[in-house]
Amino acid sequence: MTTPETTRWLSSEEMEAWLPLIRIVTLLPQVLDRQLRTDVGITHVQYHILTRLSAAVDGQLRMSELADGVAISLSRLSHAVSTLERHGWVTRAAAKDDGRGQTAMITEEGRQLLQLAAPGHVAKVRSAVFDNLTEADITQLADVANRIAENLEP
Amino acid sequence: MTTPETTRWLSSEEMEAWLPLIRIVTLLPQVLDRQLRTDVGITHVQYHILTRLSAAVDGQLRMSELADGVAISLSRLSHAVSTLERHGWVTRAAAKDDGRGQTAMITEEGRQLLQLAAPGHVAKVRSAVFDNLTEADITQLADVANRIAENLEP
DNA sequence: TAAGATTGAATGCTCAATCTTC
DNA sequence: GAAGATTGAGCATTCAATCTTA
Repeated sequence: MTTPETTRWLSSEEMEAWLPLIRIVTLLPQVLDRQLRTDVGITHVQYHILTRLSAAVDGQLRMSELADGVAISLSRLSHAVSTLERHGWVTRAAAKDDGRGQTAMITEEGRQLLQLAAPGHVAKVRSAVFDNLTEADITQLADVANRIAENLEP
Repeated sequence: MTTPETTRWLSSEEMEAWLPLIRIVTLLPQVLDRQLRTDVGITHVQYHILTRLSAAVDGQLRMSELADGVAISLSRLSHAVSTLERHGWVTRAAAKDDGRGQTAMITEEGRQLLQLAAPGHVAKVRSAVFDNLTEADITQLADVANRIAENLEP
């Protein structure tokens, strides 16, 4: 805990950005999780894991790369992959080159689940976020969101 | 599950906004929770609850208003307030006007916790988000984040 | 000793059920 | 019956400990 003697509080301009941002950060997972849960029974993080795998060569990635891609801890990923594995959507195997490594691979059933889930998910992403934005807004968003995301480390 | 015959997938421009946005939405809670947890032992949602209460008249709010302000379900709020209450940072009381209502009120200890927590929290908010943004970025962010947040419902 | 990954316990969140008052 | 709020069960996430290989 590094406590400076005098804190530079957020300005009103910063607050006007911060308040809606935490609102988004709180609400968006609820909205995405709920849609995916009720429709196909997975969380958004699990959906994200499956999409990363489906886009990878041979449908497989090292656990640590996958964790980086989805921006979650290895522990969280390991638990999530266990759940996906239990449902038959993912399999695990030892990595070829590194004896310590594990790779997660999406199964055919996993790809089918993704096909089933994708339309409803995209529809929700549109209605929750993009439908209310102009093209200019989207460019602005890409711009500033990328700048924040780059700087953000776990 | 409303599945249209033909899905309008995200364009590459939309993807360029969406990917960093989910990265932020995934990482920011981890970053904020970790700082507050290790420094003062509360989550960011609990911190947010306390700040809302501290800013309210008499330091108190109806549970349902508080839930709206923090953008979480009543159930989640009720559990969180129970935890805060157990630590002596919040008390509950029956609402005056409505026999069904409950009000949560921040205690003196709760205000002290907030004073203790605030500098470290603001420092983290700065280093994680604002330090890497120009004034123009912040205006853009406020603009587009407000537009998204307005449209976003649980 | 460090890196990759997993595990179990503790805590937080969601969902459905419930209770009380309107 | 609906609105405000709480509760408990089940699942998700964090943290620290552990194991294996580099």
